[in-house]
This record gives sequence, C-alpha cells and structure tokens, in this order.
Amino acid sequence: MKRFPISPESSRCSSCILSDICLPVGMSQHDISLMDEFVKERVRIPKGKQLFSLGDEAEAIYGLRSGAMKILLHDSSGQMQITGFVLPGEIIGIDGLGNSKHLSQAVALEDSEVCVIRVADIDRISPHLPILQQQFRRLMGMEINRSHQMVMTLGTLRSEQRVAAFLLNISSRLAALGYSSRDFILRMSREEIGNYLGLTLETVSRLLSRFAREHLIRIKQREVQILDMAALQAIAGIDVDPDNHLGK
Amino acid sequence: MKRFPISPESSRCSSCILSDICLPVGMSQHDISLMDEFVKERVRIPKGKQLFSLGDEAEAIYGLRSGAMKILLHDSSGQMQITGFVLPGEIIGIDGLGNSKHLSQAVALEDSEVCVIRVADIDRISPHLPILQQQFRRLMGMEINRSHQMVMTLGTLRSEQRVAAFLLNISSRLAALGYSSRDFILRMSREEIGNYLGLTLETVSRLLSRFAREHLIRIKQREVQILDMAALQAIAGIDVDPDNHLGK
DNA sequence: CGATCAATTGAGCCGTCTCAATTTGGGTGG
DNA sequence: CCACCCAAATTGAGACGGCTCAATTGATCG
Repeated sequence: MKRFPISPESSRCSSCILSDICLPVGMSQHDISLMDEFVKERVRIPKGKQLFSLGDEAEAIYGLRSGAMKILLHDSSGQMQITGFVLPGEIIGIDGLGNSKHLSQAVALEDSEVCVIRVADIDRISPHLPILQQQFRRLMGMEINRSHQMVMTLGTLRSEQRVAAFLLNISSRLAALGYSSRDFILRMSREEIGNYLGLTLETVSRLLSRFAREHLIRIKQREVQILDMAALQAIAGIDVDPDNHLGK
Repeated sequence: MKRFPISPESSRCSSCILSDICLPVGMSQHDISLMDEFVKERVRIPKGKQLFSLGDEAEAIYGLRSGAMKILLHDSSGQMQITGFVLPGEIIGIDGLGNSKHLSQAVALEDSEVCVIRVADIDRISPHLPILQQQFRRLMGMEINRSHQMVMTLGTLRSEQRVAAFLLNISSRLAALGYSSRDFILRMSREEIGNYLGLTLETVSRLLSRFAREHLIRIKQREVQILDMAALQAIAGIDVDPDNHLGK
C-alpha cells in the first residue's frame, strides 16, 4: 500500500476544501491548524483494492479525499453485505474504533485517496484538544444513526422505496460536496446497489428502468439525471405534508 | 418519571452483580468504585412507559438494571421500526451521544429500572479517569457493530434464518446474564419481533410453530424452550464447518 | 474488432404479505 | 369463582412482490 507524506502546502486540513464536511467540522481555524500536526500521511488505493480488511488492527481512521469506496461486512457463512458507500469528505474506519480490530472491509470503487489519522496520535493529542473527543463522539454517533437509518430502510421500505431513497441519498450527499444534486454518476454497479439495499441486481435495474419510463429520472448506464425530485421523495416516503406524520 | 437516590449499599456499581457485563466491564475494582461517585440515581419505568423519546435532550445514558426495553425509530412518514431489545446489564441511550438529542425512543416491555449516568458527570470525571473515554468508545463501537449485524440480518437472511438467529441471540444474551440459554420467556409480542426482524407477525408465528413441529423448540405463548440448538444454528447460517466460510 | 463484463428485459416460481376466521389466555367485575 | 371481554397468537387461503433462471443487448478495453 502506497503511503507518502503530505505534500508541502496543498493538502493540509487547514487548507483542505473538504474541511467543512470532514472531520474538522465545526472546529475553529486555530484548532484545525493543530490537526495538521497529525494528519501527515495519505494513502492511494487503486480501484478494486482494499484499504483495510476484516481482522486488521484498527490503528487509524481515514478521511476520504477523492474517489469512492464501499464498506463490506462478512458473516460466518460467507455471506457478504455492503453496509455503506463512502464519498469524499466522509470518514472511514469508525466502526473499528471500539474493538481495535476492524470487523469490516473497505474497498475502493475507483482510484481513491485517503488522509490517515492515527488512533495513537488522537489519544496523544486529545487531552490538549478536548474538542477532539467530542468530534469522535459525534462521528461515532453519526455512524450509529446512519446504520439505524439503514435498518429502518431494510426493515420497513419496499423495493421501489429503497431505490428511490438511495438515489435521493446519493444526490444530497453530492450536493453537500458542491456537486449537482440532479446529475451525477453512480460509482457502483447494479449488483452493489442491490446488495446494499437487500435486493437483487435485476430488481434494481427494473426499478431504475421504470423510474425512467415514468420520467422521474433519466438513466444511461451509471449516469443519472433526476427529473422529478418531488416524485422520488413521495415514493421514498418522505412526506411533504407534515400532517401525515401524525396519522397511522 | 420517578427518580430516587440509590439506596445505602445495595446497588452501587462496586457491588452490583451486573458489573461484569455492564458499563464497568474490564475496569479495576478501584476504578469501579470511582463510578459510584456519579451513578447516584435510578429510575423506574412501568411497563409501556418510555424512558426517553425522540427529540429529548440526551443528558444521560442508562444501564438497565432489571426488566426489558425496546428501542424504536420513527421516520418522516410515520413508520416505526424497532432497532433493538435491551436486557439487564445492557446500556441504553448510546445513540444519542453524538447529537445531544435522542433520535430514538426507549419503551419498557415490562416494569424496569435503570441506573442513570449523566453525560455532564462523564465529561467532568473522564479527564481524571482516562479508561472512561475508552469505555465509551468501546460502547459506541459495540452499538455500531450491533447495528451493522442487524443490517446484515435484514439484508441477507430469509425469514426462517432471521427468526432462528433471533432466538439464538436472545438465548446467548440471557446466558451471559446467568440465566438458562434453553428455557426463557420472551418479553415482547409477535408483532414486536416481526417489526424488529422486518417480517409480519403472522410470519413469525408460523415459523415458531414450524420450529416446534420440527422439534427444534417448544413454545407456548411467550415461553420458549430450545430443544435442538445445533439445528437452529444451522438454519441461522452459523456454520459449524469452518471450511464453508471460504467457498462461495 | 473480438472478448468480456455490466446491464436490461422476459417468463415463471416461490416466499412472504394480506385479509380473515378461530383459538387461547389473562384480567376484571359481577 | 365464574362469565365475560379484550388482546395476543395461531392458522388458513389467496394475492403479489421480488427472486431465479435465462436470453439479449450494450459498454469497455486490450
């Protein structure tokens, strides 16, 4: 795995364009500059290669700087489940923090680059930077909520709702990155989407085709264009009418 | 909500029978005695009442001392999903730590009692008791893993596997508490089990009946007796044969 | 320009849900 | 103590959503 020191100025936390959605969210400029102290390393992961895998020592967490990754879980019978897709600015490896060993595997969907934050450094610095403890609590809390949201999706939504919710989720995360929320490229295959959503790849494909036939989206391979955001939200079960929350 | 100070000696962390599976897990006797300092309060929650609900300030976490609870999530369209059942010795409210507001709701399945650990106290004491930070990281990590496991279950398992895995899960958690792993009473209804597993109550009922017909369990209302643990494990997909993990 | 992999589309089947009827059990008041 | 009531659980019949299997088309890449 290629590790290399961070280049002169370009990519410190203090000057990173992702700093407002990445780990330093909400930190003062002064505190962020302290982070430059221990984010000294970056790693490139070519498409298809893994950043870490099941059983690896969880000695660091990673901020995705560019590219896209998927997080995989394996069970005792060899089943595999994708628990999440990671976009730039998002954090990878939080789930290993509690155990010191990773229980998941992170694989690049395309050539990617991550910033390395060593757990040892965190523990060393956090006494002098109390906000860091809070940041980690917040990050882990976010991961818990994200995962609960996933449980909600898999437990209560029907296939068309899942696919619609998936598109909207990707859309809003890309929007937060400054990209268009209406036009984007999916970085994962139909099979990966299906696995993530608890559906087969055929079902995903059929639903995307149907959405296109109904003029909610335009889709050509992995290029997506959202034509009717409101209709997708309605399908996904995101009520615009606040009264509906009350009734049964 | 009835709050009352902890009685003289009986129920301090340092003398609690749950201390080896509850929050103090792995702490030294000395460190545990420090915890007595800030676990000064307990709360009783009658069956059907809630400990906290969506939007409440997350000012504390709770260790379940007796009884049983369920954790609920609500979505914008009024759908409800049970994300977990809590047994004695387990911690409630971890999911609110990141946001300072609870996004879930905790409801008692039967008359219950929890120990209150105030977040403010944690923040005050943890600088002097570094192991506490680790404990919290560990707890949040466990919650993440638990939730990921849930995603795995909902994403990959078929109904009979989910129900079998559910029974085994409850069984092993009760065993950790010192109760029988073969005979126990379910504290939740078929409807609650179904909601939790992403199935209907009828499907749950049918599968329990089928398991009974096949002599894997005996079941009479909520009383469960496991007759063939190995067979249930086989159904749940817990391979005894380690070779199976490798092949596809 | 063929080879290979990803995606689409169709046909038929199976598992789970829906709707409905019945049984069981527990609690309450006469 | 018994009769009644209500909620929980069981069981059945039928419908339907999503899966499986299979064939075809469409990209991508040496």
